[in-house]
Amino acid sequence: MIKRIPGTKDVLPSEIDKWHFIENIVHKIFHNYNYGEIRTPIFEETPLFARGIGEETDIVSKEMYTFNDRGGTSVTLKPEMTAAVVRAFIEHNFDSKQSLNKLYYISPMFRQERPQAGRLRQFHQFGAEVIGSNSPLLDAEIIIIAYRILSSLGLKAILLKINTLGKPLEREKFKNALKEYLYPHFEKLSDDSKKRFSGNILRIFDSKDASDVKIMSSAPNIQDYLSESGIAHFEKVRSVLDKASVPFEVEPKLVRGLDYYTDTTFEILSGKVGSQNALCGGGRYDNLIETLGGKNTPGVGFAAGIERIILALDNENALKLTPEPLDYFIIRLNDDSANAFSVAQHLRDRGFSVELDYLDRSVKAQMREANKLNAEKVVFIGGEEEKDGLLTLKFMKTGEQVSIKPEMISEYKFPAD
RNA sequence: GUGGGUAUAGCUCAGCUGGUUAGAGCACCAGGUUGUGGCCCUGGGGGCCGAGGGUUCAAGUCCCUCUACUCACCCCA
Repeated sequence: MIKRIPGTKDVLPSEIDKWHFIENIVHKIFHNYNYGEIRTPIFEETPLFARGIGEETDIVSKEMYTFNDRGGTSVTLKPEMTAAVVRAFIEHNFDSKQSLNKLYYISPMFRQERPQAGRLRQFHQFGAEVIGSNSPLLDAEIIIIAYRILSSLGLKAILLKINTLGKPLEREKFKNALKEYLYPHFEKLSDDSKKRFSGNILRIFDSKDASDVKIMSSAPNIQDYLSESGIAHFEKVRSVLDKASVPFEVEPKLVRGLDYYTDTTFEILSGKVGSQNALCGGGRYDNLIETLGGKNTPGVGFAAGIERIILALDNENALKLTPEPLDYFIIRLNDDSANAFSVAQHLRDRGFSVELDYLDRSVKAQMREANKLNAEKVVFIGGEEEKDGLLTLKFMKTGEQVSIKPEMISEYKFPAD
C-alpha cells in the first residue's frame, strides 16, 4: 500500500469544516485591518531563503526541501513566507505604488524535520507582513491581529509573550556581554548550549536544561543594552497593547531562531498542544528588505500554524461546528428510479442541496441515509399518489408530511419550518 | 541526527503467568415495519494478531532482527 509521506496530512471531508472556519475568520479579520491577500509560488530559487533567513539558521542548514530542477536551477519549497513576500514586494516595485503595504497570506510551508505532535513536514500558516514603516503602532497592530484571530477562534488557554532584541549594533554588544558572562560557566553548560555558545548564543536563554536555566537566571539582560529609541519603541508597543486590552507578558528570554528579527519579537503559546506549543510567532525585520536587494525598508510580520491551532482547538474542545444540513433527500418508493434524479436536478437547479440513493437500497436504508445526512426534508416519489400526479414531502424534524404537486416542492413550507 | 514508547477488525481497544475455531464497543450491511429515519432488538460481513526468524508438543502472548507509526530532544508554526 502506498502511504502518504511522513509528516504530511490528508485533510478529510470530516474535518474540512474546521479549516473553512479558520480561513473565514482569517480573511474577515485581515479585511477589518485593510490587509490585502498575497499568494506566491510554492517554490523559489534557493538563495532567496538562504540569504533571507540566514545560512546559519536550522531552517536553512538542515530543514529545507531543496532540489535541482531539470534546468539545473536549485529550487526550494518555501519553509516560511516572509522572504517570499519580500521578494514579490521588491520584484513588483510595491513601494513605488504605495508607501505602506499591508499584506497577508494563507499557504502551505515545507520543512524536513522529524515529525512529532504539532510538527509536520508540510504544514500551513497564515500570517502578515507590513512593509514600509517602522512605527511601533504596526508592531502592536500585528500582535493585536494575531491575538484577535486566535481568540476569535475560541481559544482560551493562550499566552502572549513579547520581547525586544534591539538594533543589530545593540544586540552585538549584548551578545558580547553574554559571552563574557558565560565564559567561566562554559564547562557546566549542556552539550547543546556549548554548541549554541559559538553559533547562536541567544538561544541558550531558551534551554530547558536545569543547569543552563540556573546559569542563565543571573545572565545580563537585553534591556540594559538598548538605546533610548529602542526603549521608547518597545514602550510604545506595550502601551498600545494595553490600550487595546490585549494581555501580554514581557519575556526577556524570548529569542527567535530566525536571523532577521530586530526590535520587537513575540510568540503566542498554547498550554494545550504538547511540547511544540508556539501557535504563532513574529516580529520586526528592519534590515531584511535591504539584505534581499531592495531599498532600506522596515517591515514587521507574523506567522501562525494552522495545524497547531486545530490541535489547540480540539484539545480545548473549543469548536462546536455542526455540519451543513442537507435541504432534501429524494427517496424512491418503487423500483422506478428514472424520476429521482430529475426531481433532484429540479431542486438543485434552484440552489438547494439534494442527495438521493444510487445503490438501489431499501426505503428503510434510504431513510437512514437521509437521517444521517441531517436532511431537512425528504421527498418520496413513485408511490400511490403518483397516479394523482403528486409527490409526498416529509419534514424530518416533526415527521409531518403532505402530498403536493411536483412543481410545489421547492416552495412548500411546514408550520415549524 | 539522538533517545523513549507502541504495533490485534475501517476506528478505539481487551486478550491474565504461552494452551482448542482471536473478542468487545463504535462504524458498515440486512432484517424486525410487503411505503418511512432517529431509540431499541436480532443477525451478518469483515483479521496472513506489522514483517522475518528463533525457543517450545504448542506463540497474538516469550526472545532477536527489521519496518512502520508515535512522543520527546535539537529547532520551529
